[in-house]
Amino acid sequence: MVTHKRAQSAAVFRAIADPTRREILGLLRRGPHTVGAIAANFRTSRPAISKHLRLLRSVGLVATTQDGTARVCELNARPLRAVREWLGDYEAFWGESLRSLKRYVEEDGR
Amino acid sequence: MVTHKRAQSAAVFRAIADPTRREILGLLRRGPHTVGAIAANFRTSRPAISKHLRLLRSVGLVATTQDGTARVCELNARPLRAVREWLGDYEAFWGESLRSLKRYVEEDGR
DNA sequence: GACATATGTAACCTTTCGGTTACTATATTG
DNA sequence: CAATATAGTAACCGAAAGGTTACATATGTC
Repeated sequence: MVTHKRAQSAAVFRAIADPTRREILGLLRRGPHTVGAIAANFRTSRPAISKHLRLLRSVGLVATTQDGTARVCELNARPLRAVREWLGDYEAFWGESLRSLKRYVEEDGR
Repeated sequence: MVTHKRAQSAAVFRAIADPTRREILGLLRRGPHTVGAIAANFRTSRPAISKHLRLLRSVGLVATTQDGTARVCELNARPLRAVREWLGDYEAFWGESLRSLKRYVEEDGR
C-alpha cells in the first residue's frame, strides 16, 4: 500500500512534467470542459489530447462524467498534495523562508 | 526574459520528474556530496549519475565546487520555487491552501 | 614525469514519449 | 434505422530519455 502510494506519487511528478498537461490542468481550473473544448485550445490533434487526458485520469488529476455523447472533464487537484509534501522538505533550503515568501508572492506571484 | 523564465521553470518540472534525480536532491539535502559519493547510493553506473547531475546543474538545482580531483555538489533549492508557485494555483482546489499561508504571512508579518 | 584518483564525454542501444492518421464505438437525433 | 456528433483506440513514427561501456581529461602525489 505504501509502495503503491509512492508509485502513485511518482506518476504525478511525471504527469505534471509535460507542459501540455499542465496547460490542460490550468484550463480545468476555470471549470469543467468537454474533451473537444479542451482540444480546441491546442494546435495538437484531439487524439493527442485524448492520450494526455487518459494519463491525467490514470493519476487521478482529472475525473470525467459522461454527458450525452460528450465526456466532461473536471479537475481533481488532490494528487498534487504529494508534490506539495515533497516540496515541503525543500522549503527550508531555498534560503529565506516565510518573510521572503511574502515578498515573493507580492512581487512575482499572481 | 519572461519567456526565458518560463522555459527555465518548465525545465525544472522535467528535472524533478525523474525519480533518480529526486533521490539525488534528497541526498544533497543532508549536505554536500562528491559525485562519487552520490553515485555510491545507486545501482546505476556513475556516468549515468553524472548525466543526471549535469541536468540538475543546468536548471540550477545543483551547484558544484572543485575540491582537488573531486567535485563537490551542493543543493540549491531555489528553482523549486517555480514549482511551489505553480502549485499555489491549485491548493485552493484541495482545501488547505497557500492562500491561508499567504494570509498568515501577511497578518503576522513575522 | 609517471601514476593513481575522480569525473566528464562520446558513441551507442533500447524504451518511452508525444504526435499523427485512420478506424471504431457509443450516444443522440431526425 | 440512418445519420451525425463526440470521443476512444490502433498502428505507426521520429525524437528524446536513460542506461551502458570505453575513452578522455584534469588534479594531486610519488
